[in-house]
Amino acid sequence: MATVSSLDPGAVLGWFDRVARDLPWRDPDCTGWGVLVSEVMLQQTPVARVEPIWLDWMARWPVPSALAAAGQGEVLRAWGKLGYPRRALRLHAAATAIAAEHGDVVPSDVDTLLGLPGIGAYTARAVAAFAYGQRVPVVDTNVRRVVARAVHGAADAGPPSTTRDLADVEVLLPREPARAARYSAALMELGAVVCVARTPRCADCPVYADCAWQRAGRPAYAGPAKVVQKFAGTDRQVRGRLLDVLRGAPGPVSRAALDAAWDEPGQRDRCLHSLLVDGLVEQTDNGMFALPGEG
DNA sequence: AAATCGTGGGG
DNA sequence: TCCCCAAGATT
Repeated sequence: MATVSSLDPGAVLGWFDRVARDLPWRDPDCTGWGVLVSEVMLQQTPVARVEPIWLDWMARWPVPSALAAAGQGEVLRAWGKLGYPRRALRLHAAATAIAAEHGDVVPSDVDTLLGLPGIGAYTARAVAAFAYGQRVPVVDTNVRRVVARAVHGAADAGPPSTTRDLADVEVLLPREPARAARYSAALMELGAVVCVARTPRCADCPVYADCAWQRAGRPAYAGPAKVVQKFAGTDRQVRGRLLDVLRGAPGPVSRAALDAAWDEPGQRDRCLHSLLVDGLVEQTDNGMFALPGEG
């Protein structure tokens, strides 16, 4: 009758019931807004760094309209050093749209969510599933890796393809929506704490016996080489330095203060310009520089 | 569609 | 030390 895949829901969910981390956004009483904020913060940022900031945000801005009423600079300061600060501005813009166009309630429909700034294929489905219990595939880097190993017998996932990735997981989902949503959370947890990228803890895996990668003798990764993201010396580092100066100051700072953040003038100027273009920095009337809205 | 965009912890 | 990597989105 029921097809038993190498990622059997019974085994995965049973494991999840026992060991799931007690994260605040997993509280059954957590609102759709709380889930959305957590998902955006968790884009490329580890749980341990997100948790304290998320708690702060929920206490300060418990509904979308509350965040929408805050200034951009205030929001960027509260974002702190989570990284990729454009996410903070997009979340602020999403909150504004939700307050104005959706009655201050986070939409539950995937396509509507996809129309909000900063919400893509993963985040839209994560909100639909985790906040509203919908039966939609939720595919992040963890799920891609777990499926690559357990189902396809590969050491790691190849290049992402939204269409293929969603289809891969769709066929695994239990029929009942709430169970499907919890299954997605469990797959993510499995990838996050057991089936990790570098050194998987296979001895702790609930589907070890069924894992296609194990059965194939743990072949090495055969896909195309992954792009290594440099950081030291890149514009990303310089932009971070510049923004850090502005976050560390109570108000507008002089050009000289920003110049001290990086010694190569050409790169420094290029990065400052890009920050202005991105709306992460503004120039005041008297030639100072400030976080947006704080000049 | 490949490149870009922060930051910090751990192997 | 250095390098990998972490609940992606956007252009």
